[in-house]
Amino acid sequence: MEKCREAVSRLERRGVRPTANRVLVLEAILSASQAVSLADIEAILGTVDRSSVFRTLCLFVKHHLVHAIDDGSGSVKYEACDSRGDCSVSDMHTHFYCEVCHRTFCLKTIGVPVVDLPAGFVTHSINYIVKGVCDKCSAAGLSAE
Amino acid sequence: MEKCREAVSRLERRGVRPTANRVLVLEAILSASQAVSLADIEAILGTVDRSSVFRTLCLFVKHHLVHAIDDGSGSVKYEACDSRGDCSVSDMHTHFYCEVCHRTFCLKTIGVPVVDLPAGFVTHSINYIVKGVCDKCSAAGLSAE
DNA sequence: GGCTCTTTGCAACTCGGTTGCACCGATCTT
DNA sequence: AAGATCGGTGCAACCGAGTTGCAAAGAGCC
Repeated sequence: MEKCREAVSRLERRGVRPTANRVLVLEAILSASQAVSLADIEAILGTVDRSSVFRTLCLFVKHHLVHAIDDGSGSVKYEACDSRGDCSVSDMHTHFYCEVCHRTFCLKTIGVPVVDLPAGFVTHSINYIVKGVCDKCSAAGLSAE
Repeated sequence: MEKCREAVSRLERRGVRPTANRVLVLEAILSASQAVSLADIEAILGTVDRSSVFRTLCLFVKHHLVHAIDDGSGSVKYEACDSRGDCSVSDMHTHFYCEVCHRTFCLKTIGVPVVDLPAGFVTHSINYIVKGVCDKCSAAGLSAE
């Protein structure tokens, strides 16, 4: 399988042993069209226990294989990092959370804006989430709640 | 009491009946130096039940007395809106979450940056949280775990 | 005073996330 | 190859923030 090879190579590149579960989880994230939650992955895979997925995701985040985005939906979403790069701020992009269909969109062409902070503040990461109504829902004339 | 009058007048201005609990909750938010969580308010007031505080906060958000900010700490924080204005995007400012001391800072002088979205996307609100190490913690030489 | 509607406190519950523990399978040692 | 070791996995229990149903207490109205 194509994706399998890709997943395995990413894992090895980051020094993470490519166990069956890890390959499955990473494949699921890579082939998802949007950022996925822990519960999403659990549902996609079916066979893998939630705690295993959870620990796998923690490991991935620590090793910069994926980054976590908190879109305020109540569940944290995960998304593959660029295969190169270190998940730095410049690697991140804007996310849009639709309050109608409750989906999170990755606007990959739009980087997160950076502001100047007061002296002494050190930036590690930036969470930039725009909330509102997505194109499809607004075209359908839907509005929040 | 000074603050009591201020709280009552804000409530009335928004058409919310100023019950004892509501005045207490709003006072607590107004006099806090940072954004406060549901649990914070519960602890400050002591006597008021969590569910009452929760419902009060929901009401406040709905009536644009306070806005909610999700700083990714696991608990939503609340902050008084400008007494005028409608809690629009331009009313919002940048927040900084310190990963060491776990405090959320309101950088009131720094507005949230706004990006252009693809056609059809409608913005309601923006969550802009910078995470890292605050001035005091970085001065003390501390770093996140 | 009696009635109605709102507000409140209690308790129970949901849900996402997290942890302790025991089992299993792969790896290492001899 | 047999036994010791270690990382990975699944199960079940737990945690904490948020949320809800319900009945009692209170405020406003006739």
